[in-house]
Amino acid sequence: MYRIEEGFVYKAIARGDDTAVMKVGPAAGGLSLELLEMPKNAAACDGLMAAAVAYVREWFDLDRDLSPFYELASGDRLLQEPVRQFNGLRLMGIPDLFEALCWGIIGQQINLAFAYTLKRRLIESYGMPVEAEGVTYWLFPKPELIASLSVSDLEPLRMTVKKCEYLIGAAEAIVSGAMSKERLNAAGSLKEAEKLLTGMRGIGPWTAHYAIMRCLRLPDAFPIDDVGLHNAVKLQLGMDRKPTKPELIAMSEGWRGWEAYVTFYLWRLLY
DNA sequence: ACCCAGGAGACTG
DNA sequence: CAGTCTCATGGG
Repeated sequence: MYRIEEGFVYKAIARGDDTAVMKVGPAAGGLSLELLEMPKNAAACDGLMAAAVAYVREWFDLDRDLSPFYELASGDRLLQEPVRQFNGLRLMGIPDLFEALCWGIIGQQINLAFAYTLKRRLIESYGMPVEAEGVTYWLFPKPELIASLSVSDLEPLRMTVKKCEYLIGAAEAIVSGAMSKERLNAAGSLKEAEKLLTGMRGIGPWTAHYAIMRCLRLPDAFPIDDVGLHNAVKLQLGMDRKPTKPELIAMSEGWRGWEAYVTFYLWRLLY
C-alpha cells in the first residue's frame, strides 16, 4: 500500500472510479505532492487532486500544532530522547475507518511481521491494484466486497476464524451505516466513541483506542494495553521487565491530552 | 522446542 | 467486576 524511495512516499488514491498515485516528499515549509497516472478527463484530475490534498493533510496530521506536546515531553524522562530523536514526526493517520478497524483487528495478538503478511494477503486478494511507473500499488478493499464474503473465502489468508468473522462484521457495520467516522465524531468524546466501537464484535479497548488514534485522531486516545508500548517503555527506561498497568497509568498522568502522540513516538523507538 | 505477539470474547466465581 | 481459558498462526 506504500512505497518509500529516496525520501518520497508513494500511495494510490481513489475518488469514485478515478485513481492515481500520490508522490509525497519534503518541501520548504511543508510537503510536495505530485499525482502520477492521472486520468485524461480534466474534471476527474481536479477532483483527484482535491481529494489527494485533503488526504495528505489528514494523513500527516498537518493541522496539528505539536508545540504543547514538545513542551510536556521536555520535562519527561521517558520522552526526552524519543522527542529529540524524532523531532518533527507526526502521527501518521489512517483516514479510512474501515481500513483502521481492519488493521486493528488483524494486528491483535500476533507479531507485527505476521500482521503485515496477513494485511498484504487481504489487500492483494480483495483490494484494487493501481499501476504507476511499472510499480503496482493497492487500494484497500472496499467494505462492500468484504461484507459479501463468507469466512471460508478468507480461510486461505490463514488468520483465525474469529478474525475473519470480525472483519466481515466490521465491513457489514460500515456498509449498513451502523458504524461510520461521522457517527464516531458525533459521539462527542473519547469515552463515547470508545463505547460505540467496543460494542462491535472483535473490537476491544485496544482496537477502539487504536482506531480513534489513527482515524479520528483524538490526541488523548491511548491504547494502554499495547505490547509495543510496553516494550518501548521497558527499552527506553532500561527496565528488566515490562511496566505494569498501574505504572503506565502513573506515567501517563503527565501526558494528559497527548497520549496518542506519546504512544506513536514510543512505537518509533522499536523500528 | 519454546515463548510470545501492536487482544478479545466466553466463561467462571 | 476481576481472573482464567481459548483462539490459532508464525516469527525469533
